[in-house]
Amino acid sequence: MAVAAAAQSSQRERVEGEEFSPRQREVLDAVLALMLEEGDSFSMAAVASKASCSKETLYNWFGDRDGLLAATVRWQASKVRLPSPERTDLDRSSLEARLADFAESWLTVLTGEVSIALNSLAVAHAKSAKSPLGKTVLDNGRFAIGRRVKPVLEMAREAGLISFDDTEEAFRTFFGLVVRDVQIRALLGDRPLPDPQQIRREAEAAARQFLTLYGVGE
Amino acid sequence: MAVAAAAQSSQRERVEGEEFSPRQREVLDAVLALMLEEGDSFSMAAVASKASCSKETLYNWFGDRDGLLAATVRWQASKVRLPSPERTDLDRSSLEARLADFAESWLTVLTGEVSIALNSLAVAHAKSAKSPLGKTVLDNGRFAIGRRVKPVLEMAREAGLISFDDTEEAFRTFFGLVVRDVQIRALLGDRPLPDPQQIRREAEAAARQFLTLYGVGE
DNA sequence: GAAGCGCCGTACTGTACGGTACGGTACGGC
DNA sequence: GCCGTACCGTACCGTACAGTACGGCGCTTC
Repeated sequence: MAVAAAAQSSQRERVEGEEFSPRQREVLDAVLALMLEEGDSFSMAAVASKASCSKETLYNWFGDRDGLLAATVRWQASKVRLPSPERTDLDRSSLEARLADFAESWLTVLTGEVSIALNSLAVAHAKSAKSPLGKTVLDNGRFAIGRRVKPVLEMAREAGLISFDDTEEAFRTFFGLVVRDVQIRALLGDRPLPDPQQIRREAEAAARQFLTLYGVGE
Repeated sequence: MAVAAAAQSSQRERVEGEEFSPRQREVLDAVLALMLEEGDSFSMAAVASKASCSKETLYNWFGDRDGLLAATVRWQASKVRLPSPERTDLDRSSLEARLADFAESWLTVLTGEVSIALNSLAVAHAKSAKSPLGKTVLDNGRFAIGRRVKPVLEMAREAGLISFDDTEEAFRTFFGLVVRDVQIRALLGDRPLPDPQQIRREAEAAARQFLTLYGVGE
């Protein structure tokens, strides 16, 4: 509602279809930076100071603190672009490579500081439920990757490479094989995080295991 | 330190080896109840009121709010007793049953409101790091179940039922097959949670899949 | 039965922070 | 040149809450 009002009032500087004006994005990036430093405990005053804007502007644009947080989550989500799976011919090894790439990029996102900070924040606010932060994070995380992977799984099934009844269930198993205990450990502060080589190895292992479970014939 | 002081001062009413006196446990249970209702946002005054004790006592016993939270986590951890795996002869089907039981009890714990509340709290406090809440939760969650399952895996390997090089890696895969997206969705507020039948089905599937990946011969 | 102690209840303090108000400036439209 | 608008900076308000202080009370000990 406050954001909607802003959508009218500063439309001159907004490209059609973009949710936030350039200045607003600067502010949201400042919020992101503060979140990385302090988690959930930064104040509105700190945001205003870091972004060189007034608190009044923050409240005009985003309504209240929850609105600012929600906008920040959406802004970050809009920045993450998962590779879109182009439709190609699949054989067993290209399928495995494709799945490993998904797994690798997903693990890389998961273990990024921004993702960890955002997920922590959303978890912390899931209880108060006043704002659907958790839902937004889920939509742009777990469910977004699902929307990418499932078509590949179904293509592979049509190509006779793998077999399953329920795409959702197959994807959830893939998810489990990929993520394992990485995300919960990261969220609970366990360090160090896996490095890129480790991630690559785990991603390839996950793809291989998934094909062992669901692959058809040899 | 404050807790250590309490350990002297009220040792008369404490059974040897117990960390908390009965009265302290009542207080900690009150904290747990408040956490289920309000997440992290309850006040010390609310705790004192709910537990019918004075704030001064809370501070004497637990030092500060973080100390109270840490004590609560430890208290809850001490209540959870995972079934200890007695050493028995294993064949393929009894191994699968054993793994399914582990998976079932673990999923049941994970999806419990207490576990969700505690994990949320620990995630929220992982950043501030002033108290090792995340570490405690990890030790009594992810790592505790690992300590239970790994001996079973190694027994099964000795019995020639399964094969793997690295027990830790094998367990992490088992963990992934069991938990999949359940925990992260629960923490982010996704509802409904899986019901017991659903959990049982998923647990059995996870055990079966694990044996497909690691089982030897037929 | 007096002294000491642990605890309850409550009043109090300091402060941090969410949210508001307002004066001042830059700028675009007329 | 004047007006309206959007924004900055800052001062301000109310409140909630962590942490402290203190009086009173029951219980244990000698």
